[in-house]
Amino acid sequence: MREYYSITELTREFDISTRTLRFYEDEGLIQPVRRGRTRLFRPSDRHLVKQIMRGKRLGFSINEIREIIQMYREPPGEVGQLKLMIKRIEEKREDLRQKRRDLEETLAELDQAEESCVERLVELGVNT
Amino acid sequence: MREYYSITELTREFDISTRTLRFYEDEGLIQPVRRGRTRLFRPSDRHLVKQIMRGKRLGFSINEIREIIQMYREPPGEVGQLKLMIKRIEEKREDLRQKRRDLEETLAELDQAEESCVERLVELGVNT
DNA sequence: GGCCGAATTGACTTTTACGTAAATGCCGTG
DNA sequence: CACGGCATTTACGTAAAAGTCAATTCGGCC
Repeated sequence: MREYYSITELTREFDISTRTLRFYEDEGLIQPVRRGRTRLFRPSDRHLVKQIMRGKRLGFSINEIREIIQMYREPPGEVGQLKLMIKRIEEKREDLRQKRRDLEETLAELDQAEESCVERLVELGVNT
Repeated sequence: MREYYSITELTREFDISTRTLRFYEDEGLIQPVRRGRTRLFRPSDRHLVKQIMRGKRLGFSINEIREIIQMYREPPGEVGQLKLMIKRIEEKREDLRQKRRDLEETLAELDQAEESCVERLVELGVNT
């Protein structure tokens, strides 16, 4: 495991701009350490970026991603907080399950659409 | 199957504003018929709205949703167009499969997070 | 015919998630 | 040490997706 990644290494790996990484830092999603003014990204920062990109692909907003990331952190020490967190996690999971239903339905409809296209090609006598 | 839905019926059903429905009409996603100036939404319009909301929950942009909706329509008559459409459909499916992987990974991490919370509760001697 | 609530239109505003440009800093190399 | 190249900061810009507001206008009912 490498100790540090430069900002451009991460921009290349995740195909995002330096502006985006700085933006995520401003938003408090990542906190790379500094050598002088230069940002040094640790493996944990890199993993966070991976989680952010996943959240983005799933259509979560920055705020939602922030919430999710907080759920991955060390659980709090106080009972009330813990119970609240468990509730939040359950809500997010329900959200994701809804997305999964949406996803399966959309996939099914796309399957249908493709089938129609293929049929139409067969009608037109195209050798598939 | 009802013949027509009013704009407010749909806003209630899908929990969106009239402004949003008009916006989707401006964007060409739906084309409700008119009686005078009043919009009448057919079941097919309603189904389109359902598909739009699904796309939104999955994080697709209006343009992407527009593309997906076009895939559900009658397949084109020309071979080149048909092959292009099949290619597009396959691309969207790949996109959705990526989303599914993201989704499963996120769900798994949330499961882990919840487990940590529960363990912590047990440590604190809370009767679950 | 008059009235009221629902619907429409158009213009303006807001939020999110960065993009872009300008000015400047730091650092290894020839 | 001058230079190229990557980094940083600050500030303003912008596209997408609606929200909000004001002015108007139907359409149904008494």
